[in-house]
Amino acid sequence: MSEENPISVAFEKHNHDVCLTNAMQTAEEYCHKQKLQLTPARRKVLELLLQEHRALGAYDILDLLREAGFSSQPPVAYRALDFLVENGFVHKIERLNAFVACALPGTVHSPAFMICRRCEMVAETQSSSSGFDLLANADASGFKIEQTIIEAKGLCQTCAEIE
Amino acid sequence: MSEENPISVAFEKHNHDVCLTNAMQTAEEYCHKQKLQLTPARRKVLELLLQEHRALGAYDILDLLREAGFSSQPPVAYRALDFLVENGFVHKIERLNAFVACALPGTVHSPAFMICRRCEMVAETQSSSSGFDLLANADASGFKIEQTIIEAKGLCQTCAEIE
DNA sequence: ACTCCCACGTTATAACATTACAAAACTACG
DNA sequence: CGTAGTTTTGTAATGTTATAACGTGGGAGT
Repeated sequence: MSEENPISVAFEKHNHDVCLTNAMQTAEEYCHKQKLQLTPARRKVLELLLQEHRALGAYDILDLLREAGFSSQPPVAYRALDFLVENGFVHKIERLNAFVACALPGTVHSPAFMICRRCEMVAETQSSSSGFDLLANADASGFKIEQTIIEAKGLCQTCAEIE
Repeated sequence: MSEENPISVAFEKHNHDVCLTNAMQTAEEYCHKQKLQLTPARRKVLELLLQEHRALGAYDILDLLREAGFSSQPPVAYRALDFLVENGFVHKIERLNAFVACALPGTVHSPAFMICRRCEMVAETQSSSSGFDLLANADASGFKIEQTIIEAKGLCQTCAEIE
């Protein structure tokens, strides 16, 4: 376990510009190392998601891409998103059919999400899974887990106070 | 039971007719007690899902409803599914945009699912959640969890042996 | 019978996602 | 260089999943 525990970044105050710049830089470096092409459209989609700090639907992204002068056919957004998801820069929130920038890019991790139903903020956290029932049951039945999605819906502290 | 489906009925062998009959009876009783109307369409959808023992899309269900003589406009299926999900007889598998009959109807539980990517079988298990990281982090950040979805994708034992 | 609520019928449309194919841009390497 | 092979993009069309809106009918209680 790491000393730092950067849980639920989105629900806590932080310097957003720095957060964006760092994430973009990490992505740049990672792509360079892996010889992946962080093309303009892919870069733009990642920037948009980092700026929003919440889940955006593919068509929301498409609108923003159009505003930024990109072509706005669905495949443009979905291709960029596929790339970003495959390489771990973005996660899909299945519950919302939406996408959110990864809070810990460049690291192998098994994310879990907290989704505020009021402000739609999405916070990413870790699911280390030790002592986690599902795994025990999977072992017992011979099921081989390849990927697990964990998404909690609820209210973030701010919204809970408002309601 | 009627036609096809020689593929592994679940991850474990069991008497399918009994399983269906029991589940329907539980639903009947529960609805009667709660003064809920288990109407023909709702009953049929539940039966279909119990028979299949795997996740069905709303439009798959719609096709089966048409075959059974029901109207086949989308709201027919979605309304029945909403009812069944609300009352815990059916779960939605977000990853597949599909629905599966509950393995433990009539009990309050927090399900987790194992989804075989090869045969599409869905197995339900419990997530008691004690010692589960997400909850600890949620507490720490003031997030109030209302519902959590847990879905593991992978290979069931049978399919793992085949591949 | 009247009214209220709940469920259903039906049309239309919204929201999300993919296929397919051609053209352009990069990359490797002789 | 150049050119073959791969990857990425442009674009049109289509497929899939889900909901909105509004009217009709049927049962429960008064």
